[in-house]
Amino acid sequence: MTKKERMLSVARKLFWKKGFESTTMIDIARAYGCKPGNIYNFFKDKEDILFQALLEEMEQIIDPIKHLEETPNGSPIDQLRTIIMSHLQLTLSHRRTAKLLFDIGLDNLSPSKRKEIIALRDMYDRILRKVIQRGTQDGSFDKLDERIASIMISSMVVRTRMWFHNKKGMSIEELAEFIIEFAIRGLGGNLPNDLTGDPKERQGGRNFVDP
Amino acid sequence: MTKKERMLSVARKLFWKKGFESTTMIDIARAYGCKPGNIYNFFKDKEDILFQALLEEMEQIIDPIKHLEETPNGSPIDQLRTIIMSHLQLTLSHRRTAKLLFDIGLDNLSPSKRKEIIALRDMYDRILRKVIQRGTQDGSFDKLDERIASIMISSMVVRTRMWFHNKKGMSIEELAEFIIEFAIRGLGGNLPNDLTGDPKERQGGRNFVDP
DNA sequence: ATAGAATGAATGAACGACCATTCACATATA
DNA sequence: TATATGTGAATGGTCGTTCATTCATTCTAT
Repeated sequence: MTKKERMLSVARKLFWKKGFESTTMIDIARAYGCKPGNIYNFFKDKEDILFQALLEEMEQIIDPIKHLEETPNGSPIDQLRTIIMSHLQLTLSHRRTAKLLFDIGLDNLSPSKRKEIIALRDMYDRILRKVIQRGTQDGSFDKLDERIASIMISSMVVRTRMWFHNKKGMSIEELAEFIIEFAIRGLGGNLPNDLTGDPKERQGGRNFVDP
Repeated sequence: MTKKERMLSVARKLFWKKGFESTTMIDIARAYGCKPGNIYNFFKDKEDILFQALLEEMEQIIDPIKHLEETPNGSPIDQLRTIIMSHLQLTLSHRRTAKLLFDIGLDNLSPSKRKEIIALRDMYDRILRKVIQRGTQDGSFDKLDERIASIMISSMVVRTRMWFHNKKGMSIEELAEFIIEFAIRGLGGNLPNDLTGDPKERQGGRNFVDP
């Protein structure tokens, strides 16, 4: 890990915890272990740090699901599961951070850099939308507006960062399972377990937390 | 509308648009039409403005659903519809604002004031949770963790502020309808329209945007 | 192999800009 | 007159950034 990468790492944590504006170069320098001036040997300015942090993290989100855009494997439900699981893991993997990745600091970027980040976010949206589309086409889901539906699902995932602590209670995997089931049903799909039919069976049947 | 209320109103808009840190007293003064010093005739300091703005808006969210905690009317599904509808209307009613109400600026409050705001947010959560609970008890919804489910639903609503523009395309009412249906199905409930039964009927039946 | 040049990493001090807040004073209003 | 509302200037603090300089490491030419 290079010095620049270590700087980026501590800066990113501070951005998520305190926000971009509230994080000072002194904060970053102290967290890294140097004086503020030194940071400028590695980054052009403060905005540059934010940009590279956002870029890095967006790529981490997209990499594991990139293949789902053109060459998917598994059923649409499996694809949806992959997206939610991977995004959730990443969202909750950085401890003690509270701010929202998708939103933070985009205002603080110059228009051209903002475009670059938003393009990645759009790619995420596009992939998710496409997966839902496949599901509506093969009958896994009801026909509905994939644009809105995809936003609903990512909203649930993205926002976990605000409230989730897995110290006690739910694990990340259990939470992921909950969101996946909620999403599948929200999309009008049947869960893999109750393909057998009678809808009355489903009522009162499953219990996510207290089986 | 008193002068103080007008000040609060313009400050709130600026906070939502640019964030608390990035909004300067000069910004507020200019938007209101006075010099920065004058603001201190009405508010103790900048934090005080944020606090009162948050307080006001949280109360607006809670007021229309307060009665649902102890003395609900209508079915759990109707109660859920009321919460989503009212919260969504309020979330999207202030134009050209982008930041999230539930999240913004809480860090910038002193611990005691933060507690006061969070207490209101908890009240919202509690009401929503209770409504879901009633639904799981009377069979409208599947049995599931109401804590998590309520967070999922409010996540979808709160986050609309980030992306929704009703200039073209969907209206607020259509969006509300989508979220309500998505939520009801996510909770394992049947939509009022297809109580009649065969689940295969539902597949490919409804279409929210292109009926 | 070694002197010397180039480069990378870090420091401390200083700058200019901006910001929240205060205060003495002015104007308006009742 | 008394109170509410508004102004302009000043203050102290913080922040991002620059810069001259230092120290250590690496590269290069002899």
